[in-house]
Amino acid sequence: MAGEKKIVFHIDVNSAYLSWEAVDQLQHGASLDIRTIPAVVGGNPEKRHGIVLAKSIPAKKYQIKTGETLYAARLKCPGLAIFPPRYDLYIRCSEAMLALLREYSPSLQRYSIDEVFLDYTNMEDHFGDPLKAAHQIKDRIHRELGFTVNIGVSNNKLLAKMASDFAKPDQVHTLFPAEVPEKLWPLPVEDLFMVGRATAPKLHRLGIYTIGDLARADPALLKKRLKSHGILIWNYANGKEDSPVGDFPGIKSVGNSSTIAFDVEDRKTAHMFLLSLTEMVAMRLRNAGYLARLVAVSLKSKEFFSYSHQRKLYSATDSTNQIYGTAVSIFDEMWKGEPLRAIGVRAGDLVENSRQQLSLFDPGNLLKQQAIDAAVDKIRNKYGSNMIMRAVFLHSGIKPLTGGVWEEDYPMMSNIL
DNA sequence: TCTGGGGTCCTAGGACCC
DNA sequence: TCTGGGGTCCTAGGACCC
Repeated sequence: MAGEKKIVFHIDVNSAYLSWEAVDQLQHGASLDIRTIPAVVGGNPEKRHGIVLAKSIPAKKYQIKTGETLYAARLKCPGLAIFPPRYDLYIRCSEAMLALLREYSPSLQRYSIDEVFLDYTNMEDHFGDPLKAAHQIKDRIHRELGFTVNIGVSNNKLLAKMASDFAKPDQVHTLFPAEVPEKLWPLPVEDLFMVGRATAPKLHRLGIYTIGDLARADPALLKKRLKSHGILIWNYANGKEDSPVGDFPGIKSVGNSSTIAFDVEDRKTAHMFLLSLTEMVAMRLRNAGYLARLVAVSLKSKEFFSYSHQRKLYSATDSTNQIYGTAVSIFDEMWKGEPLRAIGVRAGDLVENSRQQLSLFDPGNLLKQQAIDAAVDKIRNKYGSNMIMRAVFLHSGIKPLTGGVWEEDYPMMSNIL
């Protein structure tokens, strides 16, 4: 199909977590719409999770930013309303939106819980020209689901995504290649996708302040200073991007990490958290049908110094015990004894379970481990995670599984992508 | 004063082999 | 005694996204 132009929509929920909280409150009889007052969704500071996850537009007027501490946010706006996150609600809202979008195209890509790419190419016969369809989608989401979205329309994913970030809320914007000089180039370079807080100052030192400056910069110079990332963002600044909608390559790793309400200062407690985290990692690995050939442990000290170590395995595994044993061994080698604020476990270098190679040395033990894990998974899936736990957690005050569906703070967040 | 969690990709250096 | 380059694998750390 040489020369054929794709049509891509990027649908982005406005202030997603906060909007979804507002809609749920209204549906349960609330008279106040928290989207109309300074309000945020944020974690619990007593558990050391106290950051802003989403903010209302009135909260934004107080310069409150996503990711900053609730403490700082309250200093800026003393009357700020704060709501805890409810990931189960967000999943339901996200699913409802996805179901509606599926009516408009078979080709969707869920980029995150609140962002979807939709390939509208060849759909004009069904729903009219792209702008008409985008408005219809936006209005239906508002009317039928109660929250608003921005929709960006263009010929590729990058431009559609940049377009959905224009004026908010509840708007459709186009950013076709011909509009790039007028609509994209005047923006500050840090507004460009993939230009973050490390890249922006490097570009500033080269005299590049707008996306237009970047588009006109010498790619050879960018490559020299920023390596392959320089070429990537130069292409983006020129509106060049050509990845297909959907078509994910599959998952590459499964991880679970947690900031702990207190500092961990002894090995035994650290090991319990490693086990708690590993239980969830391994179960998700098994549910997804993968085996891991790499285990990584990451630590964050009380002083916010982060470091990680990883180790290749001799054979791929999805066994809780095997991953846990490796994690403990890595931890004991790397931990310098300082108080720990956060601990993480990640399983990587994945292979599909069906292509598994049994270790030549101990196939019997592997099969036994798999039988145990499968039995535990079955009980947890059927009766709930608390029906079965390892004895070390009894009376420990530490949850037998951390993260995922069973953590009331972040249920299912990690399971959906 | 307080600072989350889930990911992916890239780079650089060292080990090891031919 | 003194002299290579590739190529691959592994590890640690950093940058970016939502």
